[in-house]
Amino acid sequence: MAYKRSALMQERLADNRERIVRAARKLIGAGGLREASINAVAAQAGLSTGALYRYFPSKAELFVEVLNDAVRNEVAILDAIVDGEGSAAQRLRAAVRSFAERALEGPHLAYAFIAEPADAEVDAARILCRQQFGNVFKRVLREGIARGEFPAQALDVSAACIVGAYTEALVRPTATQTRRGAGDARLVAEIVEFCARAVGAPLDAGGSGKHHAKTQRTPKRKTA
Amino acid sequence: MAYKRSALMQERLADNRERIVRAARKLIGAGGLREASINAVAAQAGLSTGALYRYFPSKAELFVEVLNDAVRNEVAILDAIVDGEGSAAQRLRAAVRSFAERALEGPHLAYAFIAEPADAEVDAARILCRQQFGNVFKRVLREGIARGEFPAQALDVSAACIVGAYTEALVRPTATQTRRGAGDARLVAEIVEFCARAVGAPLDAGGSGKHHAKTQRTPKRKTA
Amino acid sequence: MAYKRSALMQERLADNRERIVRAARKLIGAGGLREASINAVAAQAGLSTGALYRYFPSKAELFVEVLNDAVRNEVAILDAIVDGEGSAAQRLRAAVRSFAERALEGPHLAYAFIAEPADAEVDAARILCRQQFGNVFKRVLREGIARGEFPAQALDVSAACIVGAYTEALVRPTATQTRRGAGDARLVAEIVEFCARAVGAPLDAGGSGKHHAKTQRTPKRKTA
Amino acid sequence: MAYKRSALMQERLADNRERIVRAARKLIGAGGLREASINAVAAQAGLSTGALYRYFPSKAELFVEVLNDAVRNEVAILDAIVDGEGSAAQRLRAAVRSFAERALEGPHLAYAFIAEPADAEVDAARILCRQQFGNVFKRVLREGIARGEFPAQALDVSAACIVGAYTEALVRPTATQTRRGAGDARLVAEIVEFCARAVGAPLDAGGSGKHHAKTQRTPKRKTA
DNA sequence: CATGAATGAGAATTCATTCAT
DNA sequence: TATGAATGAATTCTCATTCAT
Repeated sequence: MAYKRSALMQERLADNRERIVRAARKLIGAGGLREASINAVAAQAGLSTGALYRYFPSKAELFVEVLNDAVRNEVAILDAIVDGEGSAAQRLRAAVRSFAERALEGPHLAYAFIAEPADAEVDAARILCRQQFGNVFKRVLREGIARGEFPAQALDVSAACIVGAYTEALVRPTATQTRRGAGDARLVAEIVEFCARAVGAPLDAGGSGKHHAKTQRTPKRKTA
Repeated sequence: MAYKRSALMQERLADNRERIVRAARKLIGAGGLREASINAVAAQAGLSTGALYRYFPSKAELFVEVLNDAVRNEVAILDAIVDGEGSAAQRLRAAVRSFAERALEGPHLAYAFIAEPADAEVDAARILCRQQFGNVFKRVLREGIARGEFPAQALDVSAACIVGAYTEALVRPTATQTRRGAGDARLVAEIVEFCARAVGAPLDAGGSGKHHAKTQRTPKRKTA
Repeated sequence: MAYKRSALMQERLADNRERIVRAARKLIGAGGLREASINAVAAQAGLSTGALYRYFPSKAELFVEVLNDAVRNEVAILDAIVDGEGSAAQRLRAAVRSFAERALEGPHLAYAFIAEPADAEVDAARILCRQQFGNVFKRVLREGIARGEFPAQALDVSAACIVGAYTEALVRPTATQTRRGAGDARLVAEIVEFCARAVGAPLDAGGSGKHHAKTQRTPKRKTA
Repeated sequence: MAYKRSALMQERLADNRERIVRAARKLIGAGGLREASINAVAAQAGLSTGALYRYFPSKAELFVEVLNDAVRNEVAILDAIVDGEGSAAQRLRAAVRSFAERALEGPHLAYAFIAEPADAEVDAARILCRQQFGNVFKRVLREGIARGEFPAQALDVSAACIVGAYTEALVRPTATQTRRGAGDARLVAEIVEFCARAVGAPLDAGGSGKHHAKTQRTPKRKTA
């Protein structure tokens, strides 16, 4: 209290936490959880290993935060889409499209969080995160069924299948090739239609949710 | 020192290789990749660690073989179904059902091969294996589209989506609960229908491919 | 930059030093040396870690001071007893009793200073401190021998043995149980008699030094 | 089974365990528990750190073994003395003498095991060990009291005090000086008499248990 | 050829001490 | 001068791989 903590320092501190998370995200994105040792993360963040432990009590908790962070972001975007206007089918399509497009931008990260467990603790968090994704889809499915847009179906199974479907479709090419390109648009469109058909949505009359997609699509992550 | 390599010895060698793979599969099935250390695998196989390295140059290569083995097995079963009789839709349903049912029986093995951390080499193999699964579905999709049973769609995307869909739907509950039970039948049925709808298959008139499922379903793995 | 070093500041400095020592003592008493990290001590003292290093050049030196402090306190009490009135035997008994009683009240502190791991520097201080205790007993022994109350014996050996005897007798139960209780009075009495016999004191006729014990016993430490 | 394990190899294995224990004992003896890091012990034993874990599951368990080893040795010797012939007083004197003499030979080791805890697990073992020493003295005390040689007294307290007394008397000089010398005989004799008086033993008529001491005294540790 | 003991490079985590602000 | 964030060496333990026997 005697000495004022300079604004610069305050910033540095908040910064460091963010830097660590970002460093972890970057490393995980680049090489999977395997490459993200505490030492590597600290180095990438420009800190010592000890410093890292000032911000996170354990590697597992850091990873859980990275995961939750990424998911919170995604879920917020999906929520906005799903709670928006239009038919359930339109919103479902827009949600799938939106998620798929962003996943294509951060390939390895998506992969790591979907298919590359580490610790029991992190694993548990991952399960929860996927359920969060699932919940978004459950909402729009429930509504669509109530409105008569979709046939009756098990919400949880369909929701999980949707998450799995685009996950797999995106992860596979992603894992091999690194360059993003022309095929992406088609890929996304096909995934969207797959999911739409899967839930029994009527054929898309006029552009697969472009209306919503236009406003919501692909916000950049605040931090790279 | 000059051992004749008798037929018996040749057999012994082939035997050992098989024992190692089996041992690895058993350990992975029981406790995931984490439980399958080289020492544990060797012990389970009744061999020394050194001997194991006579058959496999590295842990990664052993795991790749275990993976390929399991997949070859699955793919053979799926092939038989897909190349069998009935409409494309029936065969697609039967294939999904068959795979899902078997995955539910050996949860940890499925989980390990889908979602557990491993080194890059094993990961790469994983991708290839999933492509193999995808290829099976591509065949039946192509046929169905040609026959006019399914609408036009990107084969590779749909195939990947199918693999991803049931993978996710199966892995998630598997990761949490260990006991198989009453819900399984419903789960499988829902996954099957999700996939059927997704590819635009006509509604199942009369029992979701029971015909084929009856003859093909759930062959036990030859070895435990 | 040019601060007058006011009397108030001087006091503040002395104060801080004392606060640090007290904080360390409290933490050690509560949880042993292991709980008394530099950060914890600083926090407990309401100072920054950096500030702590203004008063003590190292952890070891701080602990040595804590140790010396505690011992100085004890030795003062023992001195008063030993230099008091009554036969040498009475005073010896009273001293042993007094020490034992206080040790039972602050078990962890006693234990820490007797038996916890520390670096070489602290260890060395420990030895010196025990010698200080020993010196008190040497004085009363010397006097008792001169008066013919005790038989001839090696002063230093007997003194050390006394310190060791009650140390051991006290530390052992302390390490296992935490609650102080009914057995304590008996324990103390037995230790007193053991030491009395050991130095060849005549049988206690009438109450094992209660006279002195009454006036001297168990002054509270000034600070908690 | 196919390949016979050479006698030489067998020996090496048994040897290694012993070498590790010896290495730990040596390091502890030389510099206390502080100096006995896993790496240091392994190096001293001429092994890698990994090898050490083939023989001991943890550092704590290694230390407990070193401790138990040393104590088992001591207790066996004390048992033989205490269960030998002669008056209880003679045997008590002989036991104290025997222990004290051996402790003077391995100063730091004794110190480490008496006054230098490390781990909760090791600590617990130490308490038990001291109780084992105590038990030996309890036996001879009980017998002496029954025979009317010693006055009534609390066995456990007296036993603990004896252990503490010679411990302290031996440890202190030991911690400071390293050279053993002329004073040792006197030191031991004084400790013996202190303990004898302490339990109320009659004056030693003729040489402080030389009879027994002559036959039992100071067997060398089998391994250095 | 088989054995399995030994290797040794990491991995996560802790904490006394320092030093920019 | 006080602060407390940052340092980084040290610790215990793991396990894929090797190699003397």
